[in-house]
Amino acid sequence: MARRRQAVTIRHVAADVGVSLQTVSRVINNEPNVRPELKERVQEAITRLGYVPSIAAQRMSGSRSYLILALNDRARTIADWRARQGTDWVDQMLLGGMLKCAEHGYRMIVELVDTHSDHVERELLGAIAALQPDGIILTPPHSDNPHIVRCLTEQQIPFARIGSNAQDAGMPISMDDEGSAAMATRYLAGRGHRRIGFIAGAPEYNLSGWRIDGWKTAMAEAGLATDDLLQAGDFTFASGERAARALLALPSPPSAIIASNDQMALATLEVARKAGLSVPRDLSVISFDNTPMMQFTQPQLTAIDQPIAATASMAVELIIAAQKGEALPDRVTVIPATLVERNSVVDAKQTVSA
Amino acid sequence: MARRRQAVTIRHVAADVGVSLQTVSRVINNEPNVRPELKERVQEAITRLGYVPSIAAQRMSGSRSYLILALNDRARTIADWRARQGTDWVDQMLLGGMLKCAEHGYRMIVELVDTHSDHVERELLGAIAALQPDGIILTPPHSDNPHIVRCLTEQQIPFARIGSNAQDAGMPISMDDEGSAAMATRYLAGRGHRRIGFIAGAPEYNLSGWRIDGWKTAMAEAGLATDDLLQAGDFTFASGERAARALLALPSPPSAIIASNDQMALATLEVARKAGLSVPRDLSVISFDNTPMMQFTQPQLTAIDQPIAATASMAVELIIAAQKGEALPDRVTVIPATLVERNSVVDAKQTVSA
DNA sequence: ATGAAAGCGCTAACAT
DNA sequence: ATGTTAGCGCTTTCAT
Repeated sequence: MARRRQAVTIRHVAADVGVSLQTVSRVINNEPNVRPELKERVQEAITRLGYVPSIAAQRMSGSRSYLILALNDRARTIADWRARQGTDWVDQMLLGGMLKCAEHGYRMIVELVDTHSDHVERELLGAIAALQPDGIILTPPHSDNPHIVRCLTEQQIPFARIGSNAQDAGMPISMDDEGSAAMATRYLAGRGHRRIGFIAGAPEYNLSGWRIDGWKTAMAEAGLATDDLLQAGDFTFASGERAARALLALPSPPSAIIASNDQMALATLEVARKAGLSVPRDLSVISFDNTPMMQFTQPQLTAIDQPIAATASMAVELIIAAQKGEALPDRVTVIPATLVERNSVVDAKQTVSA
Repeated sequence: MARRRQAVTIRHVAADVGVSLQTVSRVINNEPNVRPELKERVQEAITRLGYVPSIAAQRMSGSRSYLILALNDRARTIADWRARQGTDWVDQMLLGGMLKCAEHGYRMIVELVDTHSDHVERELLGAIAALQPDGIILTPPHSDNPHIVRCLTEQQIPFARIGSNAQDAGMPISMDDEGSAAMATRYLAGRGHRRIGFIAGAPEYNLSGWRIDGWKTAMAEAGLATDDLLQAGDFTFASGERAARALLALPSPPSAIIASNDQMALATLEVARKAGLSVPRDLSVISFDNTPMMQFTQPQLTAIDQPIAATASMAVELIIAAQKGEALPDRVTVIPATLVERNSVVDAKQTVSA
């Protein structure tokens, strides 16, 4: 390969305008102490020559790298990609995060890391050493991984923690899991449902617990019992099947079920169908996440939409603000989720006991 | 922000082992002229100290940047992400490309570029100047964009052209659009279909033409007429609706339709349903792309699966090989597509004219 | 087989 | 307000 050098460097621009490198550098970085007239001439030359700073060189001289790392769980991400079931978490991260990065001249790099390995830190430090990112976005379940959090804190790299409430380090951003679970529950209670089952997510995700909390809170508010209506799950279809079967086998089965993610909602649909129950006539279902396939199921599923793009965008904004030393929120940033109404919920039937 | 310096540099390693920087550099880059014994000691120190080279510094000194850019069409990619209809092109690119990159210590950066703007070159040169990537992956419709191709050729950057047959520059990789369209057509003809309609893709994509060619070839082979059976489309749902309506309004309507992508196949399903036709009983449908939602439609659609991940993986391999100066294929690399059988195709009914 | 010196493009620190 | 100097971490080129 031909050795490739920068076609146009800061030197060319400086020579063209007849000023020092430093002056050009000041213009590039929008720093003070350049006369407006000069600044304009420099900018004109930059545009005319098509000069773009090399981020490698910028990084080398101790400045920013203009790189933000989005860390995702390796196993789960790859499994989702391979399964091709329309999980669009990464896409929404790119939509929100990458576009916001572009606005500020940053790039976003997706990086996969094993949560469970004992060498998380090694992997992470390697990526940091190689890329020298200006900030890191943590996604569940990394957001509350103590090894990762400690590592980044020590490195003094600004990091956002998506789906976290922690206040100890980094910048937590929540999609209001508790609130939205409560919202779904109230919605069903408002439609007359008294027995509302809940299928939980994997316990290693803190948000699984918050969703349960939201459900319990709203059930209590409505004066409804939760006793046997909570079933464990781990976000997989299989776990959803088990949980749905258990709920429907109850002496007094629920008339509505909230599943902590789409895969488990799909499983619920399938279990209901096999049990000869019609959704929503015999069973109402609300799902969490609202991945694309929710529009294609029979019936289309009413779902809590996770605002992933908005959250990723906020994460980038916080990181860039932190980088600039701007004031940061002193507590968790909440991006509210919304309930997307489709066709999987109807009013509860009047029952004899009502 | 705290000024962040590399924690462990090549200097630390060199000092630790008691050799020159150059020797460590040789070990890192797997270059000759280091005694095995020394090499081993250096490697041990690297591991022990947790040293990872800074790609910025590597790039600065005229070596590789270990960055590969995946260029996608801005408007269409963003539209797909926003629509959330399960198009997983970018995911599959990451699955194939990014994992292959990781094997070789590279990173993949997704970059969006406007095909239609007159400043494609400016955008592209800007990204190149900023990141100094070692290679670029072009996706349709960029793969055959003459401005982009000329620009990259001048820059002497190795680039792969996904979905291209061109032999003039770069490394074309085809998913065998013509062959797979023919395969779908033969499959239907083998099931007794005589009137097989075809809905074309956007003409700005060369692959749209190849798919038409494949259909025509296979139709001719089977001795079938194509006269009024070709309808224009542009990959949108709306265009699919128009095309399907036109085909079904024919004096002698087709008993099977091949749509050049999933959205148009979905539209065909919808048009058929509204016309009171049952798929597959009254109309067989085959789709192109096989995005995730094809599993969730009613009926599930038989589709030509585009091997995007395998293609992206190959693109990365070719770029890295080119970088190393290794021998490259002298013609287009073909990654074969497959036909995924589901429930949208049945044998043609016996007709009077048969 | 190994090392020393020079420099990549840029910015921080320090002049002026 | 502007310029000068030094150096980031690494690989090249050129010694030895």
